[in-house]
Amino acid sequence: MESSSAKAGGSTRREATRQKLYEAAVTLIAEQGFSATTVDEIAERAGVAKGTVYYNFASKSVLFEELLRHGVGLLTASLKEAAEQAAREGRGKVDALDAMIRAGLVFIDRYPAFTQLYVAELWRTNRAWQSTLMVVRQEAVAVVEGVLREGVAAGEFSDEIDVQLTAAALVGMVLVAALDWKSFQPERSLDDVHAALSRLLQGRVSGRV
Amino acid sequence: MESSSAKAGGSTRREATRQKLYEAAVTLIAEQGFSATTVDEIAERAGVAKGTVYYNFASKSVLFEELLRHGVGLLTASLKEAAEQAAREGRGKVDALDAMIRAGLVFIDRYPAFTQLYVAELWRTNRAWQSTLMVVRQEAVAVVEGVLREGVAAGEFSDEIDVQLTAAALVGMVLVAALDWKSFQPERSLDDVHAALSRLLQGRVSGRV
DNA sequence: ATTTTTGCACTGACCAGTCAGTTCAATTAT
DNA sequence: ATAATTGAACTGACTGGTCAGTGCAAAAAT
Repeated sequence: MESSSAKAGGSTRREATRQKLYEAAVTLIAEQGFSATTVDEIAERAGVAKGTVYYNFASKSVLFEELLRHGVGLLTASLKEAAEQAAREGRGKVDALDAMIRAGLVFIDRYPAFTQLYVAELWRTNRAWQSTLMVVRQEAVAVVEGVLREGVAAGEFSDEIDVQLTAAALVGMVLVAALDWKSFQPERSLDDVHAALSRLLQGRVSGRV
Repeated sequence: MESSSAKAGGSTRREATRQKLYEAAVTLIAEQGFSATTVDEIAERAGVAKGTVYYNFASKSVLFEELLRHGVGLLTASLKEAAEQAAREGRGKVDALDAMIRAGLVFIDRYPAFTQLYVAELWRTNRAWQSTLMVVRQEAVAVVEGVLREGVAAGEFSDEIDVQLTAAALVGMVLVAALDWKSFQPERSLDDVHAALSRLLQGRVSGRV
């Protein structure tokens, strides 16, 4: 517990309540979807009165939007960190991509529900939080695109590659493989999954043994 | 006596109505999600009365389930066809995978809404159609796994690869790249996207020019 | 003293599913 | 032909229930 009663922004108690609400909302919405999840359910799972939800968030969809921002913020930070550490250690861009794949897997391993929910909402249109989602997606994909571009500039990647499409494909590879891992063979280790994806990234699939 | 009129695969009128309902439902649910889409909306977009929906389908979720089965059936058939044609022409397994990637892209190009909806629902839990979804997913992924296994047996792929994880990753690669293509840069040609994915599949990303 | 949370009753909009009645298209009788 | 009949297909107003969001006085925490 943090005893320091810092006044910077909000009280600790309020922050704790919001956190509880995030955690309750994320699993429920991942399981059932946004519309099928009721505010009463969220409050109950968080162990909080319904009124408290509305004391802390303007509406159900605002709660959800802030949840999205919160989660993608964590992911982006983690990807950046992985890329920077690889750079700091003077390793190549392939290693940087590999480190980001691992960071992605670690994130999904820790927050599977959030990932699930994010994927389910990402390509929807006509939803209230559409624009939030776009912004936040771009932040994450941009990190991958950045590493690819640097790799091309450094001559480490072919300059024939399409940065945007390749970044999207890499993200998809990790996302879907990880969700399948969690959903259908959760007994596998993170290292197994990472090894399979590394091999694919480095073209060691079609390569003869 | 129940079958009075000519019955070559169901009455034409009824079949046409169901088709209209599928088409209306698929776009609405892709845009908004299952729970946020009302039966009234579906009926209105299909140009049909609400009662007709219930005359043709037992419930909203049955309509959705049959829609899922219908769509994944098309996809699976198309993937199989691509793999078989490559085999018939005596090409290798890498070519077969490449042909399946293209078949996947063609499918998504033709039915983007269905794909969107499928991805959004696939990893949910606790939903009525969960089991349908699992079965149907397995059918599609199994086609990819089959080709990978044959490739390993033929010595064309490394026997170190993890068939299940690699298949999931390949599917994810195509799925996410294609959805991004449709959502964020729809002006690109199918060939562009196919080329980018081919390159990734064949490990020509990190390879120097 | 002030902020935050609780508990709970209430409202108004919305929506899945129903059902009694109507239309359509084909078959049979005149 | 054409009128009558039949069953399948379709219609849309209605019902019963659900749920987001409100209001507020009292209690608890800081």
